[in-house]
Amino acid sequence: MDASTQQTTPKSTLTPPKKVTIRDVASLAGVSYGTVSRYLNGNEHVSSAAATSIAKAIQHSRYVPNNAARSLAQRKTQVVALIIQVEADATIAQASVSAVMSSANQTLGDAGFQMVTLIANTDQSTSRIARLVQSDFADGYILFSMSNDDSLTTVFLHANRPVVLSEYDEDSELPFPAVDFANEQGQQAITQYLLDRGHKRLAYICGPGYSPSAINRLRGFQEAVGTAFDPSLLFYADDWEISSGELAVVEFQPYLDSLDGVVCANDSIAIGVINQLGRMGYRVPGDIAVTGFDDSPYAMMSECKLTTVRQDSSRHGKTLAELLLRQLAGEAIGKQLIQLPTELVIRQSA
Amino acid sequence: MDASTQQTTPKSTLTPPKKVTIRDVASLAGVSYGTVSRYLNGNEHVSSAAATSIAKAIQHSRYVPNNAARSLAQRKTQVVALIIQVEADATIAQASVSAVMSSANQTLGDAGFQMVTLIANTDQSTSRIARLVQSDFADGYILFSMSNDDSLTTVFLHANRPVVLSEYDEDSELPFPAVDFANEQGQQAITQYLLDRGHKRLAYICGPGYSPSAINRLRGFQEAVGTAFDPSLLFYADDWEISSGELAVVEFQPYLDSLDGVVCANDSIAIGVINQLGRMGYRVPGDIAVTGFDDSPYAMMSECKLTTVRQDSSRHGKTLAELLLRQLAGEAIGKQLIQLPTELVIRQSA
DNA sequence: CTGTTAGCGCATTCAA
DNA sequence: TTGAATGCGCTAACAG
Repeated sequence: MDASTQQTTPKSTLTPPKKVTIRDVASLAGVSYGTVSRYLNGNEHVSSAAATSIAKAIQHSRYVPNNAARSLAQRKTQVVALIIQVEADATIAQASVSAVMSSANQTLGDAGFQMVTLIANTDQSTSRIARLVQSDFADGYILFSMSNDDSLTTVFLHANRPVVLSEYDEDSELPFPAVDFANEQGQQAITQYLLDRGHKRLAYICGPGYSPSAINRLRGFQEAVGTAFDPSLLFYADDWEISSGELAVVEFQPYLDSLDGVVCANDSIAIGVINQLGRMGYRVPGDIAVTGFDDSPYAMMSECKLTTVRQDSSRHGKTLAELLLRQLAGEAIGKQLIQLPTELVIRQSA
Repeated sequence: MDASTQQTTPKSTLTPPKKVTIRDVASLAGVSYGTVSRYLNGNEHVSSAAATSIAKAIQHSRYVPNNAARSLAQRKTQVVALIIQVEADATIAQASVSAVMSSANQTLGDAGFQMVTLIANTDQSTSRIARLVQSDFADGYILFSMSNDDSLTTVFLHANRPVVLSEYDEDSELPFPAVDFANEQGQQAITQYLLDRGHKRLAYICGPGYSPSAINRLRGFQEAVGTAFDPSLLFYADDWEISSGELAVVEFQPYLDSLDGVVCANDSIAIGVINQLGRMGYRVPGDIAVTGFDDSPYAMMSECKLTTVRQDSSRHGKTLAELLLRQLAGEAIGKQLIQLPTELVIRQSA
């Protein structure tokens, strides 16, 4: 439209043109840059005359405060990092992860914080993140499915910044609050459902041992079956994926004829179990009932819709964010658990 | 071990204890802080004597350079932002997204950059991110599935920072390079496959119109069917989700009996189509063949395994990262396309 | 209400 | 090789 559109001088990407600073705005507005700073930060001691001329100057000069400088001066970044620890890439793709990302982002954004998510999946990325944390990269941290013995967790002990955990581990020494689902009760409830329907001999496929959720769910299963618990019908998966379910069924092969139910630590594993069971000639739920956990999109997608335990991941993310915000606001919150409910969802697989 | 371990003064989370700075290290090491800075930045003009004493001092004091200060001084952040634009939360959960996140993170990390991912899904988050970009939040940006007419994209025009796009739009005016799959060829190939197998009357379900990939795939379909293209058998979905596939089939109801194939813009839509077709009494592929696109995990999960087009999302992420790194290294790269191959995967649905 | 001043923690000249 | 000085862009405390 106007001549200023000509700024399309594509030079080198390396030499950014002189950025407009707070002083430019000040001189343009005819005030000192201290006043501009006050205006920017909502300080009330700014005359409306100054305010309007500053506003005009800002608009005219396309001024935007520099992030690093602001962070340095006030020693806070207005950034919250969501750190997600993944073994397999597939983990990030879980619906629960994206729901948490999205809802936490929403809640934090409303409060004026920018959420950034970092992936910790290798030694290198982990140590890079550790260094970032120590260099005050963010004002607070949400640790998603972080194993407690991780080298990263110890960093937060010294970081002196608010932290919230997405999983609750009774045995953990970490002094941080957690928001977690009623994994134990959920797993117990669905197991009890199977027992009530007459299933007697149940196998359990546990999630990876480093996961508190996996442990808590196993606990729920054990409570439900009580003394009938048979260690030879317990399989520890290495991850939460479909292939682990398939593998588990192969392991259970000698016992398969005597089984009438397989309780799985999550939906993906359950899908794998159903698939493999099918290949080996067993029918679900006719021969063997199978249950999942999570009520992920997968639950509706298998040939046999999953009977599973639902958890509200959006609420998880929102609650995590809120808990962090409270700390960011100055509230001191130590190790404690906010427990979110789970709900039995009965479909076809059991 | 020593008395300094007593720093466990848990006070308030708001008053971080005096951080150890470069000066502390300097005085501890008995040199000036300029020397410490040089040491830190790998400057060769540091005597080995100074170096060792500085190293010791750093270790002893647990010193970690402050991020904001460093960024301010050298005017770069060593951060790359992956900005993903999502309509629905489910979009983040796509395997392709997580694969890109992970592989780009890996590649950038190896090069010394920290990748952070930002979610742009609301007006508010979008404008917050826009402000960040203008405030030099990151050194470079990967724009994932960003619509071209978005208010955000214009921000990058003025940002003067390297940008890469995850989708190629011929008509776009954006001067940024893109890495994209051979969407057009892929869709054409799978359509041709249907035609070769004797399917004559094909419907097409297009992805959302704001997506260049959706447009490119549609184009591939049209090329394959040529003059046989029937606009009444074209459905524009609002998103990439299962429900859109179901909806499309309902829309096609009057024509269903005359159809013998439905080509879908992605796997999720195809799943929805298969589901809905089943409910309405049609058999896949017996009555109507259905094809997907992406070869996502879903492709293997439906009752009828999907015949689809595979794309390597890890490679996508890696290539995006590499392209950005080249720019970060000073290379000037304008609007251009790096095209990644796609591959026909034949299973059961067609 | 506003201008001035002094840092925030670090990189980078310039001398020495 | 190293110390000292200056500045990155902004906030905040202090006068006025």
